[in-house]
Amino acid sequence: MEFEIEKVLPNGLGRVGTIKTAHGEIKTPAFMAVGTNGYVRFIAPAELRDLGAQAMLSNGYHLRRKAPEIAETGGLAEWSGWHGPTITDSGGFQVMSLGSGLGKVVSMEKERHVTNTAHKERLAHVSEDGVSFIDPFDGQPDFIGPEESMQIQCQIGADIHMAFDELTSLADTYEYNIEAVERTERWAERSLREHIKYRDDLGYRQNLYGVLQGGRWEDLRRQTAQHLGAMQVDGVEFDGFGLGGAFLKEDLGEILRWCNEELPMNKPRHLLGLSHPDDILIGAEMGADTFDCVAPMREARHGKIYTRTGNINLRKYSDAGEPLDHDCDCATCQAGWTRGSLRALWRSGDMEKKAKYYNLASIHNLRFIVRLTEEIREAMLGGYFEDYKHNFLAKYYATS
RNA sequence: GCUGGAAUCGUCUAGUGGCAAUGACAAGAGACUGUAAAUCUCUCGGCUUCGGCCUUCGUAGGUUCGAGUCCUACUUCCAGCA
Repeated sequence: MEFEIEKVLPNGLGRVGTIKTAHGEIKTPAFMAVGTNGYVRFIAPAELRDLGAQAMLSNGYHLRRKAPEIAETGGLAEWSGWHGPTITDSGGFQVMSLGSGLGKVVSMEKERHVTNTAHKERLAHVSEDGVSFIDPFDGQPDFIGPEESMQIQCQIGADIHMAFDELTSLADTYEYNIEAVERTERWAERSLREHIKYRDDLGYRQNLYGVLQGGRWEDLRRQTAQHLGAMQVDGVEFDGFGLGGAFLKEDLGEILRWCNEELPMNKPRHLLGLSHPDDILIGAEMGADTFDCVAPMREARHGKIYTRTGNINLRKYSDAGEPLDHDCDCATCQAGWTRGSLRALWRSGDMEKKAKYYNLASIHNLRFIVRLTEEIREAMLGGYFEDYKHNFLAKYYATS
C-alpha cells in the first residue's frame, strides 16, 4: 500500500494525500462508510459509490463466522459487491461496547455522568490472551485475541486491518489506562506477527494499522505513538495507524496532536469512530487522514437530518414542504424529496416505506459527511482551510 | 315503541368502591460517534413555592367516609324484536 502526501497544512499535521490499495485509491481526508456486516445498512453498493464514498469499513468481529466463505469468494471487496477499498475493525471496539460500556451510549459530552458496567454484568472480559465474551446474538461463549482477530481479518481480506486493541471508557482511571495501553501494545506486536503470515493469502497485499490508545493522558498517548510508530516484527512495520479511544470533544484536537506529532509522517492515520463535523474538521486539521462512523446512518434512521445550517429533527411538521437541505447535492435531495414526504415514509407503519426512508435519509446524511471531507480536501489544497472550517462551523452550529 | 348493551385524556383501550385513572397509537422534547441501536429516554387534564392544590370518566341527581366503578332519571349510540 502506498501513501502519497500532496500537501501539508502550516501546522505540520493536517495533510492531503492518496492511499493506494489493491482495490483502488482513497483521496484523503476521506470518510469511510460503516458496513459492519459487509454492507452499509439500507444503502446499495452502487448508491455508495454514487454518493462519493471511497471505502467501506466492516467488522471482523461481526463477520468472524463468515470469514472462510468471504475468503473463498476472493475477499470482502468481491463478497460484498462493493469492489472498492475496504477496511476492517479488529473487534477491539466490542471489548468496550460489550464489556465496560455494555448498554451505554458512547458519548463525548462532558456533563454525562460516566460509569463502567459492573464486571460481573459484562458480556466481555479482558485477559492478557485476549477477550472472552458472550455472543449477544446467540448467547454462546467465544474468544478473540490478537491472533484470532488477524486470522479472521486476513480471511475477510480487507485492504486495511486494525490491530486488536482494547478501547477503554471515559470512566477508566489513569492506572487502568496504563495497563490497557501496555496490553494493547503487546497485542499490537502479536497482531503484526500474525498478520504478516497471512497478509498475501488472497493474492493481494493486505495492510495492518497499529491502534493507539492511552485515553486522555499525554504521556500515554505520546509513548504509545512512539512505540507503535517504531514497532517492527521481522523488519516489518505497521502500514498505518488507528487513532482510538473514547474522547471528550474538548480534548480531541489536543490528543490527536500528541499522537500525530510522534507518529511517522509518511503513513496514513485513521481516526476511529468519529464523524460529527466538528470532530472531522479538528481531526483532519490535526493529521487524521481517514474517518469512519455509524452516526450518519444511525442518526438518519432516528430522524436526524444533517443540514448546512444545523441538524433537523424530522418529526417536526412545520417545515414539511422544505427540502432536506437547501444546499445539498445528494441523490435524495436532487430527486426532490421534501422533509414532509420523507417524514410520511418514516412514520408510516409500512415496513417497505420505512426501509425506503432509511435508504433516502442514510444517503443524505452520508453524502453530507462525505462532501464535508471532499471540501476539506479542496480547502487544504487551496490554502483556505482555516476559513473553510470557520465558516462551516459558524453556519452549522449557529442554531445550537 | 320494547328488550339488551355501550358512553373514560386527539384516537382506540384498561379499570366493577380508595383513581388524575391502564396500555397502545398519535403528538411533543431529547439522545445517539471503530452498530447488542429501523433504537433508547422523558413529557403527554390544569396550576404549582414540587409538598401539593384544582377540575376530570355522556348529563343531572342519589347511596357511601369515599363513586369512573353501585342506584335513579335523562341524552346519545349499537344490536335484536316490533
